[in-house]
Amino acid sequence: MAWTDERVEMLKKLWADGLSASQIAKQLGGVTRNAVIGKVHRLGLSGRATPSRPVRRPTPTPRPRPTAQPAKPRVTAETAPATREPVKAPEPEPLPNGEFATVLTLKDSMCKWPIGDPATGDFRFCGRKSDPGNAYCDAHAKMAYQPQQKRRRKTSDAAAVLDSLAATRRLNF
DNA sequence: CCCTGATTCGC
DNA sequence: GCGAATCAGG
Repeated sequence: MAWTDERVEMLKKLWADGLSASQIAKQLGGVTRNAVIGKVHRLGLSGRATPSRPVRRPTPTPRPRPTAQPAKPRVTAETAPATREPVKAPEPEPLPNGEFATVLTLKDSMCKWPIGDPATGDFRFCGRKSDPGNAYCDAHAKMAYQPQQKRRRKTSDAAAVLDSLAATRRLNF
């Protein structure tokens, strides 16, 4: 899509109206917000009433191009290793409020601990809140990443299923 | 993770 | 001139 006079005019108007680049891009169609921003800069009408924050950037920040770049690993020592304290595994406690998450309702921030047998069709997930970056809720994360040293002599059927699945998971991953 | 604008630079 | 990739933030 080319920047016809009409489209440029529209861009100017929308930009003056305070619409964001992505909104303008959506309205114009055929262009991305990057294209809009690029055009805005080229037209010299950048920085209107700086929305939000001045967003200053003193450091030009060298941007390595994929072309002819060996792609060096940028690992900083700042990356916190995160404390890895071995914590005692609590009880499984798979039921949050009676409801389980299905594959359809499972969100990113939900515990993905499998519950039930996929073969029987009643396969669900724990679904409790999981911390960002964690696939499981606290309780299940501890079970998944730490072999349970002790197990009750008589485990319930539900616990047995969980244990079985946990063991399978450990073997496969 | 959604969003914002800013910048660089291969095309 | 164009805009994807990437950045620094909110």
